[in-house]
Amino acid sequence: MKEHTSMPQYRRLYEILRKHIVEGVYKEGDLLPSENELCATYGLTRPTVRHALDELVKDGFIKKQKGKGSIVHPLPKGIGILSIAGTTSALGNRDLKTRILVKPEIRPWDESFFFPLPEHVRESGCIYMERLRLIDGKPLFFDITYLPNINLPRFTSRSFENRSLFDTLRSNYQIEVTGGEQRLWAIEADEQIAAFLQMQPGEPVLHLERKIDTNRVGFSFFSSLYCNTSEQALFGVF
Amino acid sequence: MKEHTSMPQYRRLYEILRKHIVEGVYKEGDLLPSENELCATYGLTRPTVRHALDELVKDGFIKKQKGKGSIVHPLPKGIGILSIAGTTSALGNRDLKTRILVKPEIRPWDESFFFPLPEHVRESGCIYMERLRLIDGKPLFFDITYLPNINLPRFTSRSFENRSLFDTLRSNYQIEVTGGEQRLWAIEADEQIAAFLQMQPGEPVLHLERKIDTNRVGFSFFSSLYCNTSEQALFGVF
DNA sequence: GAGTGGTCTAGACCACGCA
DNA sequence: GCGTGGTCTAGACCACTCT
Repeated sequence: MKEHTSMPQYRRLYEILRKHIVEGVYKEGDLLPSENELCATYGLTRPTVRHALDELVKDGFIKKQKGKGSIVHPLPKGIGILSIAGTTSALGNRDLKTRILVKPEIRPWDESFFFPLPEHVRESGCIYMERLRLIDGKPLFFDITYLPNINLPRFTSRSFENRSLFDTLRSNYQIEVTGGEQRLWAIEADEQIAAFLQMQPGEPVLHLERKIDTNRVGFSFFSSLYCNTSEQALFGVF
Repeated sequence: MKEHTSMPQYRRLYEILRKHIVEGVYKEGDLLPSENELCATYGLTRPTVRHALDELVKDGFIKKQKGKGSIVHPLPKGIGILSIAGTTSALGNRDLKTRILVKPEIRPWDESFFFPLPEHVRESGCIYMERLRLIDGKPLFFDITYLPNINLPRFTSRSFENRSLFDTLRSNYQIEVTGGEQRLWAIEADEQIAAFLQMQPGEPVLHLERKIDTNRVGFSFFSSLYCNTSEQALFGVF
């Protein structure tokens, strides 16, 4: 996967450092090079370097300590789904598999969709897909994605088995995720969810509804997610 | 409550704007003054103003749009507990009450505490308290707080009925919350939790364990929280 | 005292929205 | 074309940690 040359410099540095952390070049508890060293190494000024480090803090990879340095965080033991980075990148090196239950298809939006929709989005219909995510062979969460059917040529014929949705959007459509909001509930699994997640109906599952904003104005997409937290916790930083 | 004059300027501006939003000076969908206007009004430069706005984005009060401006977010309908701002400030103007179930008391740390503790923290013992939070008279979540018993004179004799923990730490001990991490599960309510939250045992509740870091190095505190999400969702931005 | 991150200034150029 | 936020430079001073 090729990076865009138009990627901002702070983002480029973020990706480099993140990769080094995930691959173990810097280990838990290590200090990253100081901000001034990073400036010199990559030919950037301090605000730019600091911007990159702030993103790493936000996504939970490091913490900073005045007078000391930037300290590498332990890789989370749970699923880092609460931050912006997307599901795939939040897992470190673990074995995440995706099974497509419903391939992307165009259908009308649900009448009572869980987020309010602008009229032009509602009219153009919805790209719908269902995916099951497995870690180490065990089903962990079930994800329904809803995208506005606007300017996404050939989207329904793409494969998502081995590719994250966020990457596909970035590489093929220059759509970057910039933020979003989410709501969480603890609910009882119904028959269908229980079957997907290999649980008993009535057992508690975590339900997440998210609206995900992008750099394309007016283009947000949505995800409804059911997670079996009996073995893996969800994880987040703040 | 008096603000410290030592508060950074970006933080001062953040508090001013946040207050205006929560009090309705700027309403949902309104544009904040542009960054350049804010610079002029408050005598700051753009990076400082941008820092303040970035914090508002992080805490879900505004979103920014290139070429347009900073747009005020709807005040969340759920409980904004997933961000750093602390429970109290995340609720807007709603009627949040706190009932102290166990007043702060010093006891040893649990042998199998949910986060690893440095030895000197473990030795000095733990300040323990239990609180029940009610919204509009209904119990919403039950919160156990664990603080290291280090340099917190007279802490156990303070009252927390009408005062947030974060404010107390800041005003009386100059301790600022800088970040933290959290884990989430959906679990079945046990007898005690169900009684506190006025639910049936076995109903799903959301369980949150958090480690909260501060500007005092080595000083983190902890919270274990059970939330009834049957009527109110938890809410967060990313 | 030397080095670190935290805050802040004073500019610059760009891409995007809106009219 | 103008104003907006997004990115970036090149400095400065401070508080803190470590030795």
